[in-house]
Amino acid sequence: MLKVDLQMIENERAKFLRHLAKAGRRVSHGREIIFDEVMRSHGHFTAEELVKECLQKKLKVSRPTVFRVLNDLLEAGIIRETAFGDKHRHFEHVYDEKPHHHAQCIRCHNFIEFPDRKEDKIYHQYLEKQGFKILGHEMHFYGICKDCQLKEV
Amino acid sequence: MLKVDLQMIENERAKFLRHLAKAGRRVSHGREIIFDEVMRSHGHFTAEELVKECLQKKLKVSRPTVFRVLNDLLEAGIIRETAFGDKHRHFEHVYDEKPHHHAQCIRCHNFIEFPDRKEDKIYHQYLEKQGFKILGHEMHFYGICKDCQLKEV
DNA sequence: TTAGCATATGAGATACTGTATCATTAAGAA
DNA sequence: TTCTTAATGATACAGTATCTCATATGCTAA
Ligand SMILES: [Zn+2]
Ligand SMILES: [Zn+2]
Ligand SMILES: [Zn+2]
Ligand SMILES: [Zn+2]
Repeated sequence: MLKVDLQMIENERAKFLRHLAKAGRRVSHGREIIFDEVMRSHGHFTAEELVKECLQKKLKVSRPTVFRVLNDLLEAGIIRETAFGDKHRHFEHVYDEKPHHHAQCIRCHNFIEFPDRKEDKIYHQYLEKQGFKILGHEMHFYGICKDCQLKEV
Repeated sequence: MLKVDLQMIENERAKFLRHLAKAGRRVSHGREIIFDEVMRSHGHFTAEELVKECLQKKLKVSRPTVFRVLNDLLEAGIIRETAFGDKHRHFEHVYDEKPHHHAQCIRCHNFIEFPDRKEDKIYHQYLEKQGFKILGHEMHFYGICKDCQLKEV
């Protein structure tokens, strides 16, 4: 989960600028605005949420630019895309995070994170025995969070 | 994984007919065609694949009907929906299957299945301690399958 | 400062998956 | 065969993401 940490934000900004410089891209208005907005967001977010936030705040960025900068941030290793069973693109911050999985509440759609355990290795062995080269894995629990259970009738 | 098994298909067809009768629905042309097409498909499939298959074979069914019958088959317990990190609806057959997870090849998009192990329980304990009520979970590995590794340059 | 070029951007079109509407067709009972 | 009702397809639509391309902007070199 994201703690506000100005030093970290500056580190990430430096990383972003280095990436842009190396790729011969410019530090444009859109990239600065959206970088700031992403850094302000906590935990997980979707592309749509970010677009809506920018429109509400009347930031001078368009929908395609949001998606373009999200791709820049992915390339720069500042955010990571996480797959879920819906039609939205989900992202989360990379910094200061240990490998973890997600549990999502089907009512409020919030996430709980839990650390990756080496017990998953038993599956690795099984797959590797079949010649499958593992590049990654995600575990996704779904259910009802504590708060939403309390709200139940 | 699906073995062609005529007896099983007849069992599933009977189950489908029972379900339709109980719900007061008709055994229509579209339902028969799409049931057959689903039974012909092996393993996992998406709604889009099924639609394309029907169009290619010039079967007399429309896109909305494919989706409607998929919902019928879900209700009847003949197929089950599985969530993946893309924007497609994924389905698989229910019969003769034990709880399992999926590994998907990023090249050919085929699936390998592996059985669910009780080692996942360690995550259950963690989440339940936080008051999260678990309704289900999926584990999704991605990587490169044996065949695609052999095809590499 | 200015000119010139390459990149970034936004408006709008487009792709793609999935649903909703509704007039028409067809299943199944009598 | 007739009648009632469910099923269907054509079409429009919703929602997310991407593409196109003319224009705007940042950057570099005079
Ligand atoms: Zn909740
Ligand atoms: Zn996370
Ligand atoms: Zn493969
Ligand atoms: Zn499966």
